[in-house]
Amino acid sequence: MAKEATIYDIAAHLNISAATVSRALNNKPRVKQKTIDKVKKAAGELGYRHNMLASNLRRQTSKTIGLLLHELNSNFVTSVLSGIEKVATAEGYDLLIAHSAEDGLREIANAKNIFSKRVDGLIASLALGTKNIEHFTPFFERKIPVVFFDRVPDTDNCIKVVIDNYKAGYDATAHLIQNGYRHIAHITAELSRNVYNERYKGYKSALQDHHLPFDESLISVCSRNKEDIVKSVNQLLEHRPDAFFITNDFAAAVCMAELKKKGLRVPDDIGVFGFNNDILGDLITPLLSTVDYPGSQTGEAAARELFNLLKYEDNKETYKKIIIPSKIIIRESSVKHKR
Amino acid sequence: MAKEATIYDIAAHLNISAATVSRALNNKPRVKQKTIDKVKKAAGELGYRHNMLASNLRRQTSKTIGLLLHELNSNFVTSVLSGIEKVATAEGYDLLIAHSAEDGLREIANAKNIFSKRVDGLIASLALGTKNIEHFTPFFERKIPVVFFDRVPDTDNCIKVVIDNYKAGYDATAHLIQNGYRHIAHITAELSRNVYNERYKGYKSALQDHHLPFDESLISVCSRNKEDIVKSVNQLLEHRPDAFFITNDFAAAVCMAELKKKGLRVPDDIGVFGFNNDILGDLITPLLSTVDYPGSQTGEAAARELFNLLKYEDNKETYKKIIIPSKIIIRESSVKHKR
DNA sequence: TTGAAAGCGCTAACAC
DNA sequence: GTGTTAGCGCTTTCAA
Repeated sequence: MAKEATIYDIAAHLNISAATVSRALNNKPRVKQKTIDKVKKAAGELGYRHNMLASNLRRQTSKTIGLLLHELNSNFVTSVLSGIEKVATAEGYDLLIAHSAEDGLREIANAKNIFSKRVDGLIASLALGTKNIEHFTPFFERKIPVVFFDRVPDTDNCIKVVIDNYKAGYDATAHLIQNGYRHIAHITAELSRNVYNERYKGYKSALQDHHLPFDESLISVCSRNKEDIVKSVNQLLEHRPDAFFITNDFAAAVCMAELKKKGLRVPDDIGVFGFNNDILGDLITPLLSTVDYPGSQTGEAAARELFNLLKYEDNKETYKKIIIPSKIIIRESSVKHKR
Repeated sequence: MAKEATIYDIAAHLNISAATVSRALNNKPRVKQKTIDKVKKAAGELGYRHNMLASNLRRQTSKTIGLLLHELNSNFVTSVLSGIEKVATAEGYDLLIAHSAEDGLREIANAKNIFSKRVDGLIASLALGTKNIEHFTPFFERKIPVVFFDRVPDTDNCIKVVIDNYKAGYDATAHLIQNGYRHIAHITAELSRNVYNERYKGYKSALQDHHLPFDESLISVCSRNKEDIVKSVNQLLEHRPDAFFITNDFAAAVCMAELKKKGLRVPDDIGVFGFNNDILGDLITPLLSTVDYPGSQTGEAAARELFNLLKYEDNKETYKKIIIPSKIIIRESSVKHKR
């Protein structure tokens, strides 16, 4: 097998035109069933395989949507992915997945790359390292629909799918307060990113509404690195918090392990509340209270919105914010034992 | 901005030929620096963006390598991914990521898709549901290099990057035996998949070498689904094992949670040994003993091998198996307390 | 229902 | 150092 077979080879083989072969292969109307049959048979025999590059170039569309993800190794993101896949597959679209590993420069490179591969649409969640969204302008200019989810830009002129992070932050904090915790530390990530910023605001509002002082020294902005988290926990511990509200479950688990190591008992000495509802939280001791963030539903909503835009080009300028319902999940780490 | 600018627009704008524009844009030799400068300037002004579809079609190469992954949501796979990315980026290649979600049919569809996107090479790990590797023949026939890692085919005529799963299974089991466990249950996945099959063989050999009987009723083949794992654990428990050797850390963590629920203490009543060295194992109580499986190193080795093949076409027929060193990590779940 | 012909945007061989 | 020309493999008018 020296060279890849093309539709011309099939055409020559059958003494018909390449145009007909193309039509037959693509199940276009107005081709005799008999022709379709013999073309497909010949294609099989000659080992013909569709060349998407050529096809996409010609059609000026790729039947592909790009996925720009801030990270892959997370329950949340993979469940978003599965939601998107479900919808995209049903629509006959492929996915081009790029992952930024939270790196702003990688995100820019990936955006450029996805663009030059001529995707029909884009679904994106911003990396922590991302400073602005200039790298999306090519998409906007070319009117390629973009739907953001989770980590979305602050501007209003885009389409986003999110949860109510403010409310989630508020509810988690209020729950801790109602369970007798008064001095609540908050570990989070870059406050410039919407999700963390809003959870932080929710946290502050809850304190205020319950007439508790806000203490700057109980706030720590921290990476996902284990050593960093441990360091953060220890620094905060110097200020004698009686609870931790942490914006991701992994960090919450690390925190709990560290507290345990120090002989502090969760939840009786100190409460812990996570975020995301990762599987992890259901495996550690005590079980972690957290915020449910329905990934698959988020993914489906984002994809559906994108296909809407693809189908009805006229509503391309209707920016909107879709809110996916979420709620807090109370397990063990935030409820003191009765006595 | 109605239409995308092409190199012809730049050429017309500057009164030069498209060929020169192409050369300038691609930093080819023998182009005057001045020309390069003005071309790049004009490209910027006209909002020109490279069209990979056309470029790849013409060059008959995509500077892209395909990645066929059995799953994404795993520490191991994402660290493999980061190893591959590191090497690929250094070589100036893009990645086309497809994920099968352990589904054989999805893997076949993804393979077809990746192929028709004309990747230059492929790195793959087989899904649990995969029955044969016929879907890779297009690659083999077209002499597109394929490197398998982790979940590799049983045949010898391919290139694979793995750890010594037999030894790992043996060592884990031997360790449990040396720590006083005699009745060791084994929870694993499809034994048709090399990784599980070899770990299973290692487990059996270790029992045999230590003159312990092999008991079929202590073996359970189980999915990654939490409910299934719990069911497996409970079924095995009826046969009174005093330890569990489980081929993934998540299942091991679920098992430990279930044992705890039943009032069984790990490691004193019952030992647990995992596999993969996921972060998880370091967060649960007691800390999980496991097998270190260096993902990033695996990914780097696979990618390097692939680029070797790409560069030296003549050694394309040298099938080989690259073994990445791995070792068991003893933590708490497999060592009884002294008394 | 089919064929002829043009062209998507780019690169490479060849010429100068 | 640059231009001319052809063509990668496919789809899609237009014409028959």
